[in-house]
Amino acid sequence: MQSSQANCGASPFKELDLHKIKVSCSNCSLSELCLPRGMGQGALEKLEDIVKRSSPLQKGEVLFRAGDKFRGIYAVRSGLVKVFATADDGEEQIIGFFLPGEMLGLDAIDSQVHACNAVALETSTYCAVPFSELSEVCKEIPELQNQLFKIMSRELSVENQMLLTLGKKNSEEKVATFLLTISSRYHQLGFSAKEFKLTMSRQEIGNYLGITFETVSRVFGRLQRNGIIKVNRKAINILDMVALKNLVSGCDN
Amino acid sequence: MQSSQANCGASPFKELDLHKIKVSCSNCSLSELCLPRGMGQGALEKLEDIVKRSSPLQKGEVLFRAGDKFRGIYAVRSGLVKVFATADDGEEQIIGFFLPGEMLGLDAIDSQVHACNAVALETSTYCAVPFSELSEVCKEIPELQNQLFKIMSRELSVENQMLLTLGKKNSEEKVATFLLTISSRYHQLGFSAKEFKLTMSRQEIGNYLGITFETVSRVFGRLQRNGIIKVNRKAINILDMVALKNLVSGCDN
DNA sequence: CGCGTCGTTGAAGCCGCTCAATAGATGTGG
DNA sequence: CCACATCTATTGAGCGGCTTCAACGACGCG
Repeated sequence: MQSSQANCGASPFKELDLHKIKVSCSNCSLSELCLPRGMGQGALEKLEDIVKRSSPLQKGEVLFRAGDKFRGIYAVRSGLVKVFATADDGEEQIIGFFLPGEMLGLDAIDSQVHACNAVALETSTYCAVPFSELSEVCKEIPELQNQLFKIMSRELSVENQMLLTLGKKNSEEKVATFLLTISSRYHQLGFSAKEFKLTMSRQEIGNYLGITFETVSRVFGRLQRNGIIKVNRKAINILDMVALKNLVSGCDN
Repeated sequence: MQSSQANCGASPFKELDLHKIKVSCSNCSLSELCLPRGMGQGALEKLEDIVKRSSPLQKGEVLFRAGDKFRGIYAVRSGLVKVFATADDGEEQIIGFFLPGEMLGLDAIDSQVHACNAVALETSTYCAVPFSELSEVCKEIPELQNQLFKIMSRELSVENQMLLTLGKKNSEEKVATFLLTISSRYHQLGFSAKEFKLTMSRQEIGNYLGITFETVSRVFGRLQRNGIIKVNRKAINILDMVALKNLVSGCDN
């Protein structure tokens, strides 16, 4: 666990952080994936007024903790963030890994308290959007309101898929599904769909998929022996995309 | 499977249904759980103008199917609705059971196509809210917009909990968690938290929890032998609520 | 270089699955 | 009202996939 060094002093909601330089959603390469999608220039400027950009987070630093008061939602700008719940016994269950352009913290809008923790898995930056202000701007800008509905809706779809994966698939199908999902999301960001680096550890992959890290390791080994992927520590190379997709029987997309 | 008889002719989005009698959210006993929560009288009337009430659905009849174009979201008024995804092999994965006051279909807002099926498990009624119109009304009524954000957020929280349950718990903990969740939701509706009827079959409970129906049956038997619950077919009686809660180690609420 | 972390691999055990038989509940038609 | 068919639930026996426990190897960092 990296919780010892992890301090939440970086939260741009609390101390007014230094980055008062105007956030520019307009120039952001992620604008078509993120909150600004589908908004006109005038609307964008109102959004930019309330969005706060974070200073870089180091590996292990937290965006928010379970129990923290909900202040707003977050968009990953760069890096990788994991979100996890902590059970009574202290064990964690990873809810998701968040790549650039993806939003987190949405589940706390209702309760106004974060039930999960968010931690950077590598050096990362993010934008923070105070929810009370966002809610106000949504009243003025219908496109923004609709985009937020869509983002939450998509997150629900993703979790539905994950319920299917956890409930119906065996370890091999789980790992294959995981690789395909990561591949597709990297691809959407303009990276290679076949070669990428898994920042998260085997432990974290297994935790996310509801299996042990030994099993993850064994499945990786088997897939490699079958010529479907090539694994070198964190580096993954998908050699036979078709075969990988065929492994995933229970996926309906 | 009940798919043979199940026909979707009842959809109040398609044929203008007979129920042109004004929907009265104001008088609805569920208004404090449902969409109207926190809205003033004037706002309520605008909402009532667009909500359509369904005629009763019989057991096995569908609200919507995977592949259907998304028209709007649904609120259960009475009865019980199950939502499930269908995998390639035809096997279903139940995503959730929806009680009165709970909303479904939210995951299709983004894609505009339903990825899941919704079927009544007993005689049920519901309200349908065309989304394009709802979205318009949200612009005028900020409380409604916020309530919709909250409802989607709560759904995300529920699914996060479910990910934890599926990923970390053994069969006994899963069943105990399931009973406690159902109990709590019935209680919130004004029913007994200790005695209730499980409308869904063992098969469906198992499917939802990622275990077989035989295992569900065995766990029920074990809990009964331990004096924690009393089971008589579909009727459940929680004899020792504290013991039941103690079984659920990994739940953080 | 030595230490700690992470990943791989092996061996044994267990939880939940599969297969199967039975009983109870429900529905139907004569 | 009963005989029969069907579906659901319960219970048992054996098996298998994943976990657990353990040892070892590979990096990376001081």
